[in-house]
Amino acid sequence: MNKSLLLIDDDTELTALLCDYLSPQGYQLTLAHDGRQGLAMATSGQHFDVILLDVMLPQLDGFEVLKKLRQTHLTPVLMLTAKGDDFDRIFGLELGADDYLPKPFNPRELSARIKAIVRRMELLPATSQQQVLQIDRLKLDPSTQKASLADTELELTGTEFAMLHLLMSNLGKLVTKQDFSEKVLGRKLSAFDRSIDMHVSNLRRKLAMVAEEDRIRTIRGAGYMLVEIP
Amino acid sequence: MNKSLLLIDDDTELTALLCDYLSPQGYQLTLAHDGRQGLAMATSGQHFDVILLDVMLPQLDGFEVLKKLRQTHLTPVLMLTAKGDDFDRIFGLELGADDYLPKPFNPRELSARIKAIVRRMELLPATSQQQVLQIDRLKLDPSTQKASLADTELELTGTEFAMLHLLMSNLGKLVTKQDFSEKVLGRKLSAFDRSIDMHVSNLRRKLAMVAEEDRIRTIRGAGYMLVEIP
DNA sequence: AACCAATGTAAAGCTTGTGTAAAGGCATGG
DNA sequence: CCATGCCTTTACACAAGCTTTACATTGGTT
Repeated sequence: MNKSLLLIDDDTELTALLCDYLSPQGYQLTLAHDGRQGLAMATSGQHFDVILLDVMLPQLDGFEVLKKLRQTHLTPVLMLTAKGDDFDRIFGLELGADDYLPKPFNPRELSARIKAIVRRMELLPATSQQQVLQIDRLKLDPSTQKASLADTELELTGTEFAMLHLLMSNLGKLVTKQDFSEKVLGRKLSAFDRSIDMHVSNLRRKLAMVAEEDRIRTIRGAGYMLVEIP
Repeated sequence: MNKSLLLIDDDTELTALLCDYLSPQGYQLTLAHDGRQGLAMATSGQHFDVILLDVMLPQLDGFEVLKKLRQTHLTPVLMLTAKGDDFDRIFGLELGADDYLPKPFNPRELSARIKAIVRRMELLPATSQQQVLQIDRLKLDPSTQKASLADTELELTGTEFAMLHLLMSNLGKLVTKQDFSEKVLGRKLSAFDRSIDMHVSNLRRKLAMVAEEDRIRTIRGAGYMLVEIP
């Protein structure tokens, strides 16, 4: 486990309490005591699994932090709102918060909600994360848009790169043509559209120029799947 | 948009209110007024984007419904709990609820939470929204499009896979030929169509190559049924 | 027991999905 | 305005697998 949390709250009593409660459960907490500092931490490049964000904050309130954060990051946010304030909660959810918890809260409930968020995030494919992927000798780095096989760089077009990315982040899983169309080409798959097939064909050719085995398996009537060592 | 919701709640006043509120927003509501009925609807094969589930229910309480549902389905569930009952909320989340909302609630908040759940589900690849089915030594995983019996992988065609899927998700229940035709082949069953029989025959042959017993029982004049250990 | 209708299944026929080359389209940048 | 690179469409060959046909078998009914 060992998840990292960013707690943005100016109530030092509460933050201390949560440190005591969450640390023994294997969470690594980082603290920020005002909105500006919290936003800076959240966007610093350091990875957080969940951000706990108070609404009432000095410098920059929780909504502002959330709004700015969502312009660049998809990190899940659990908002801590004043009790019973419907408007705050609705507003937060509409801004893209993943959950909220009215204060004062039961720490066990906080823990359960963090777990629920983490569980959901783990179901997401790595595509929505920006990490370097490696499968045997096949490497792909989203930050530099470069992919290589057996230390030979592959000359991929943007679309081919995105398709390989999607395949790699779903290793051993079926990626449907619908998924390709929607996530890579950004449109609904229409009948008789052969684009996906063409991109896969090109991708296969480029991979074959470097190594023998075809790791892209066709699932007839459904889509494609990347497999380890055929 | 046009999302389908299943609302399981015995408070007819509330359900009427929610119908009035949610229908104009493009939601298609289906109602169930007790737990047993709700569970039956949820597992009937009809698709729901989100299930709204009250905790206090006649026949079968919300937790029981959730627990049973989660044995076969991953449909997102938003639980409606009595206000302030921490324990209920924590328990629900741990059973696999996606969210909860304490009663009484602001309909706008309900709407915001439904939207949040739908938004999250849409980030998931289509295939991972289904769950692995296992019956004794027979396993089926929609995300990898793989089925195995006694750890031996079965080489099924797409149609055979879909038929086995339908049989497994209706363990011990009759699956009519009409169901097969409509849900797997996507057409009305016409007289003298022997396709279903052929697919079942092929499926049986492939299963028999691995294990002896025939778990697919023929219900003469009606259809087929998968049974546990014959 | 005889009959009929439904089912099991092998084999043939046919539809549909896929692989890929080649041409067309559509931007971007000299 | 052409050159270039990339995405899409078109076309056709091929293979997978779905459906049909035909006949054997089973189960229920009279």
